[in-house]
Amino acid sequence: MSGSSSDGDRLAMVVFCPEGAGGGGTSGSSPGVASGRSTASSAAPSEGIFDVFEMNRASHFIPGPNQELLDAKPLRSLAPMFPAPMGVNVNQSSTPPLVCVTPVGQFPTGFGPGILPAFGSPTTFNTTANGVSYTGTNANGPIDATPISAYKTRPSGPVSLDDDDEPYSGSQTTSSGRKSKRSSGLAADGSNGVKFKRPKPVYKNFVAGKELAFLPPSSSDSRGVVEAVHMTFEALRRRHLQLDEIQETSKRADLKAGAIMMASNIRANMGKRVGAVPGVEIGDIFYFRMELCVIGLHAPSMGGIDYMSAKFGTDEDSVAICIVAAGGYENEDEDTDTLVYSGSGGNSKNSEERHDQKLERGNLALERSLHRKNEIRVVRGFKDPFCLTGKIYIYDGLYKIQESWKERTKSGINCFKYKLLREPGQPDGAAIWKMTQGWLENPTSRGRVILPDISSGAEILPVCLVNEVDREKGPEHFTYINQVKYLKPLSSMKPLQGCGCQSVCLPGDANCACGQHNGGDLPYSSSGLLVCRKPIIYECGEACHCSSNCRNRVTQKGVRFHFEVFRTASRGWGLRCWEPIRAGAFICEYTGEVIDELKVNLDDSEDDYIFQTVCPGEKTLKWNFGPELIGEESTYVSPDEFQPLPIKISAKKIGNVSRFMNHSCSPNVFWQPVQYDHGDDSHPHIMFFALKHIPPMTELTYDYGVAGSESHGSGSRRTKNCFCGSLNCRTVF
DNA sequence: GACATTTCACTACC
DNA sequence: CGGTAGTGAAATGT
Repeated sequence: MSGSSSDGDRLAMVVFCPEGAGGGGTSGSSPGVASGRSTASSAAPSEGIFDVFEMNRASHFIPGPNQELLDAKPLRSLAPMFPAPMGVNVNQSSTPPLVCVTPVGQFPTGFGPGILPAFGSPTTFNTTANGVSYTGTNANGPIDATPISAYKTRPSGPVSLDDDDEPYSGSQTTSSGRKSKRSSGLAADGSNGVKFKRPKPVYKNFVAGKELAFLPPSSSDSRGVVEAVHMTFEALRRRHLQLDEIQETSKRADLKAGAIMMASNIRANMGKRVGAVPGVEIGDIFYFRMELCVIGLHAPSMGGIDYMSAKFGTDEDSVAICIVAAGGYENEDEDTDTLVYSGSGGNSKNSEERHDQKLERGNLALERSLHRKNEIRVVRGFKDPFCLTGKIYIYDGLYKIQESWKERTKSGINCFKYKLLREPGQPDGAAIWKMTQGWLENPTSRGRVILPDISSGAEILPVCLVNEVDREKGPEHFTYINQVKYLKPLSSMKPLQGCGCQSVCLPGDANCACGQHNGGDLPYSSSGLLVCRKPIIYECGEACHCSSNCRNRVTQKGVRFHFEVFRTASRGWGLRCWEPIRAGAFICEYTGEVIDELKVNLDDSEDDYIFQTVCPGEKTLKWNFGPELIGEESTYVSPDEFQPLPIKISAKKIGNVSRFMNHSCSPNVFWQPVQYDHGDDSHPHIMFFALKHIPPMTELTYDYGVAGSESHGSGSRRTKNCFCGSLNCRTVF
């Protein structure tokens, strides 16, 4: 890392040479491989391949019969219709129309007709069609799952994503495994809908104006629903944090966001279930317990053990369904397939109140699960290396309890221990985390490296080149550059106005010109996460009096991640990262040379590396959904309103890691114009930010935009076929 | 390390 | 019995 180069000569240019030092015919040696921004026409030889766009992870969710669990409606449609039938519980009654395909070999998904969840051995209970039945509100699919306890009353807001869930007082009675006719019951019982009482914060149905169309187009897209709920939570959390930071108080923005989600019923997978949760994939990462809660992975907002009452034949038992291993005790290290989990309770601050753990509630449920041999979801918590105080949670898939025992802890109390064994055949989750953490500590331990740093020192952290797929030695020749190259020198461009803040800019400071320039709020939270998408973000620059520690200087400081340019299965080269990336985190800039928009030449049509501000898909446009929920004005820009910028950047000859980012219709990255060193708003920097939390080693993709968008007068790039494999793939881009 | 806080389960009650 | 209100438990995140 060369500190000097970043200060002085910011245009660190390095010639990238795939063959390394000795390489003769570098670029010539890999003819025909377009690399990087791979397209159907160039680098993707295989059509129709279900591309592993999240490599090494399970990007394979196929909606099963539980899909209506997530059958989501635009929120508005529900509110006024109270208590109109919600819906369409298509497979409510018996046979689900879809056969669930288990993507990973034998690995049981926990839902799907006929595929009974791999609970245990037939000796414990029989696994015939009605052998295992869980009674419940969410009765769907094979696991007729309902926690007995779920029949309680719960307060509810006006909106629900989950028509499956009965948000008002449970009008249905609970008996054995009945699939409640909730919709009809509700419709019949009109009074029911108005009887509910909301909890104290009265979040009214603020969802006026634009409907909450952050929902995926298809309600059967359970992954999409989970992501939408998750992203909404994050948007709310970021906004609340931003507001709290003005007061300089910490008010638990996570809890606030969670409360709003709860009150508004914007959640996925309500109702408990044994086994996998639709739309949640192994390896998914989270930063707050509330996130687990709103997506239906783990209900208790703090408690570590989630359990429910379930039917086993004629028996009924309270079994554990999900645990969060906070990473406090255990450390049965090295082995990522086993986990020793400590029972809950007993711990108290003052030693007087400390007591032995009792075999009740969660502990009892774990004990019962040992005998029932049911699958238990495991979420592992780790210390977040980026946020010293924070934690990162990784969903690690299904486990079963192998044994349990009692143990005396250091503090002298008796504590229950449960040893869990990971079910075989599942994709890696926490194992990837462990692996990449190892690489971060010792980068040389990363195998299969073709080149340790294709930036040759231009980036602070090396960017390695790997190929675990075929024999390609590397992308075509290009020159690595970590700054965009403008047509004119910066000095000749319109300057950016600066602020007069001493030391650092503070949120809520009405005198801060930069804050005002950004619409009143500083665009980043104190941890450097982007709060909201905007047409343009103005960072502090040279004209500002504030120091380089100012929180309004984020992207100008360059990338902070260990990137890896890797060979994809079908889309040429791609980009991924060793670290987990939080939603809103800055990733990298699109560097290259700015092309004169007036001088469109034919060569450009051959250029697969041109970036243009083409209108991206809904998922990107709706990143901010959340302000509406707290009564603020929507920041949504519809595709019709979208205004492209004239800037065009080509990374064909010169560029950085972003030239390797592939397109996806279901992206995890978005671009955002940012200004800091000049004031020409038609040619801003193009910065990439994380759309959602991105687990380590997940390919980074953004939405190249709608092809042939009329908004682009001249020089629209040609249309390409898309193989992103996402459920809402537009097929072209 | 204290503190405020959340959701859910459970019980008592009407 | 059905529904409501109140309480306790758990443990997070700042």
